Amino acid sequence: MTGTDASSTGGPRRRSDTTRNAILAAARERFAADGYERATIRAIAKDANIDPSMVMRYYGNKEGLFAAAVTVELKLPDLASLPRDEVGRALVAHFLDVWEQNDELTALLRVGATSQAGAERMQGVFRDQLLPVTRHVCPDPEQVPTRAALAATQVLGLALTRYVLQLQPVRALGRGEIVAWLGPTIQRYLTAPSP
Amino acid sequence: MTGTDASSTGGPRRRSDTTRNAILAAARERFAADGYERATIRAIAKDANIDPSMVMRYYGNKEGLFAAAVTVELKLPDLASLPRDEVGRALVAHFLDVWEQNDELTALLRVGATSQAGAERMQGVFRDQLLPVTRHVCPDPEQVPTRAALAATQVLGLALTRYVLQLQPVRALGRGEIVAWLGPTIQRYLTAPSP
DNA sequence: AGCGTATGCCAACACGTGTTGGCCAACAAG
DNA sequence: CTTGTTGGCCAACACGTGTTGGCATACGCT
Repeated sequence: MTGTDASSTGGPRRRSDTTRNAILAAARERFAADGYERATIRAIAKDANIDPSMVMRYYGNKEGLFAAAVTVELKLPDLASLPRDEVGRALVAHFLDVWEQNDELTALLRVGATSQAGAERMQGVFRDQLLPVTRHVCPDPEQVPTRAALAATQVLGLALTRYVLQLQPVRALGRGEIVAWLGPTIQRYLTAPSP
Repeated sequence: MTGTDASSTGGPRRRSDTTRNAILAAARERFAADGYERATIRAIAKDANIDPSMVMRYYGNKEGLFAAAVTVELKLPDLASLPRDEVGRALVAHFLDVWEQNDELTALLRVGATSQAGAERMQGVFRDQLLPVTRHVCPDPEQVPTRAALAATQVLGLALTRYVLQLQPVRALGRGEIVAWLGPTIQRYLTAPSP
């Protein structure tokens, strides 16, 4: 035992926490920039200025490192408390903010396109974070999965073309333009009557 | 010289053409299913029932194999000859057809999400095949790249979630539903006045 | 038939990967 | 100070990869 009963909240503050965080930060960057295979443990360790074996000791194996480094928290707003006809724009704006702030979503998107495990992680984010929020805004409860999925196609398509494929015209779009163009689309997918 | 002046049209018909095609077919499947890194030359050769060294002899290296195997031809219809308010649905339907018929688009999408070279190939498809077709249907010529790019976000987002991430609700959608939902979106991106 | 070339396989190389175990120094506790 | 523990590095292993050269064989042509 360490003596200090630190198992209550934040865990024990170890002397190596700075190293651990350096590893996680480097891992996030590399996974986002290179995808799972090309983000080698050696490269991540070099970025973090430590030995590759430390990564293994702290996170078990590469999969464990990815799991520890990439934890997607969309923190979606409560759509029920918004004006009914604003949810589309609000969702697009929120996604843009989250995506620009950290690399984890891009990392997950890249890895999801590569490996089956990554795809399942992505499915989990959709199921646990996007689905519940849309539940209170769709007309027919039975259509919730379909409508949320449609919204996902548009939002993920934006992220793919803008941050991964880097299509030049998509990169050139400003935040306001994106919200103005995609907002009504999401709004329609979520709230409009079935076509 | 081979004697037969076959440099005119289709090239010489070699005895090994069946092998070459077997390699290409296997490569397309593997690239589409596994992405660039995980699609190993050994696995492709095994699928084609030949030795890995044959792949090298016929296509130089792995990059050459990918270039030979994945040549995206969207064969987009002439939008100018369609009723003005049908282009959205027509485009979505056409994309669905092409995507279901061969693996090359999925392969390119997977690889585009992994490597820089793949992303550039994808940019080329957008520039050389989607842009020209949309040119004759947008109101303002200056907005053509933007509007085509917006359409690309939606179409590629559909492909990503349906064929790569395999989100269950997207998989469950029928062809008609997809056309009915996404058609108006594409229509608006291409033809509606700027928001 | 005889010859040249294309076709195919085998074995091996060089390299980078994830991963492991042992060793040394710095720290904390007695 | 002494001792146990933690943090860190080094060297190495086992493995799979792309890639290469050499050798046998089957085909097409004269």
